[in-house]
Amino acid sequence: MIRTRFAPSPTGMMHIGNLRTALYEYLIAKHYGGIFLLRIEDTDQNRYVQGAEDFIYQTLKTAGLTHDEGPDVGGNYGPYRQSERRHIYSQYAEQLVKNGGAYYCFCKKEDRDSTEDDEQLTFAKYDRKCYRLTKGEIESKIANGEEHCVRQLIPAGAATFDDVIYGSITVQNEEIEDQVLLKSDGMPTYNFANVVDDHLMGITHVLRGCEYLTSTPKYNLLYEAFGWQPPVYIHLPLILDASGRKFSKRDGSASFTNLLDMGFLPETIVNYVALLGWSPSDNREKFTLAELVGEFDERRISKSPSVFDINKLTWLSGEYWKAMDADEFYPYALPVLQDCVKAPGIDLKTVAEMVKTRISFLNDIPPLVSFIDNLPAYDKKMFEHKKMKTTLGNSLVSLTHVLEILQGMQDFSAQNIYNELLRLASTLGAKNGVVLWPVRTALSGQPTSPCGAAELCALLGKNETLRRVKMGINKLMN
RNA sequence: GGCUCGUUGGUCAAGAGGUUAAGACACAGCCCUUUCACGGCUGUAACGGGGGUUCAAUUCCCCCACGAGUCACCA
Repeated sequence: MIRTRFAPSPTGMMHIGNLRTALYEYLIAKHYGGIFLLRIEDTDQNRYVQGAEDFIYQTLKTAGLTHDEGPDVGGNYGPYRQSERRHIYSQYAEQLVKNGGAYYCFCKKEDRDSTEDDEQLTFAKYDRKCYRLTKGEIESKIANGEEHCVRQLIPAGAATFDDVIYGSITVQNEEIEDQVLLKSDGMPTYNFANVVDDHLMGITHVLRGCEYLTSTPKYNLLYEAFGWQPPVYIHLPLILDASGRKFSKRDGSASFTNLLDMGFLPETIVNYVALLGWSPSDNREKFTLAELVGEFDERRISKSPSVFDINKLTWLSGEYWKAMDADEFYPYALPVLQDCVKAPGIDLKTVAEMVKTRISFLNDIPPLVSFIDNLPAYDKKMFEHKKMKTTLGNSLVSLTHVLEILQGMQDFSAQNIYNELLRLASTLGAKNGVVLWPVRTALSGQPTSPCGAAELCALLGKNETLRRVKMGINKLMN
């Protein structure tokens, strides 16, 4: 049984890289009928952000990535919050100290910090002096209440691990510092907690960003020290911003919530993010989450980093709206329309249908329909259109006839109006555009509108239509 | 700087030792059309460089360049 885990630290925003990691973890688990669990890595008390945990639940829920186990839903491998597992880590750390795989270190954090600033170029290797302390020295220091942490003793040699995406990676152990397992505050480091928890929680596949690639050999050393079986590693290529840099966690612009606020549907974002660093075996680009579960193949994850392209997300967003039928789309559009179309008697469902193929996000709607409530002030030059063969003169002629025809019409449906307008054009011996363009212009006051002349008439209703046509005529006569 | 990883059009990407090197976004043009969209069609545009191996390399190997990641009592 495959078990994957999403293990965020509750520090605030969920950026797009985190979301993708969670998504792939979910997809792999579900593709193979396994378990996807959530573990909260709250071992850094300094970075803890109030409410961040709820935010994580909310995000996973919105994205549709339902976890089978976690702090909120329970499970057989709990607790799922690392701060509640302290006793477990110290127990394992002690075990390691006893069998010689780790030792107490009394060095102050500050000792190290002071040498760090200037020498960015030289690797300040930890000198292991605490390892050489005698048993008596250690005991008296502890008895004195001296602050200490627990470090892993990195053996000589080399550490190798296999990654599904990147293949076999080897690092010489001398590159690796004796890593801290337990901090002096008693909390485990990520490096340690991660390994212990993944083992104890039966995690079979570990997915994470490839910023962890070079530290993974350390984790394998830990698995070795405990005699545990390491998981399958799948490191994910980075996601870069438009300027080719790694998204920083503080960069809110590519956070999930930010994109939601911009008006993207969660499923659109999930769909797009799935395609950043992974591709299906065919050319398909539009996937529901369930389809992704079916299609996902971890071997098709790519090695090279990818740039987050808001452009393509925007396109995909439009595809989602277009793929909806009128009834599906209406509930999304309705709140926006109610907010920006107040004129009485307007059929909002018709308006929704009109804008559906013209938007990338819901926020695109208001400017498209603002003319319904208020005819914008427009220049009469707008009646002139080369391709439509309209001039100020023939526009006036057209509108004058149109006014008369519309006044006499009982059936004010778009279809009927359209037929009548075309008949007028033919009577005048003019191109259709010579009649239709002036009408559309007079009714919308804009060079473009989300529908044609006849639809506009029907939408606005007879009174408003006649009023606007008259205004157009007046404008053309002055 | 050491170590690790990466490099196919502007972007996402498929691909394979022999291909006219897919497809998508963006861009441009055309068609459709009652404007704009939608839709359809066409076009511009890529294997970082140098050595090998091979009958043949963009694909395998090495070197270089470039980019990125990492080198915390952060995750």
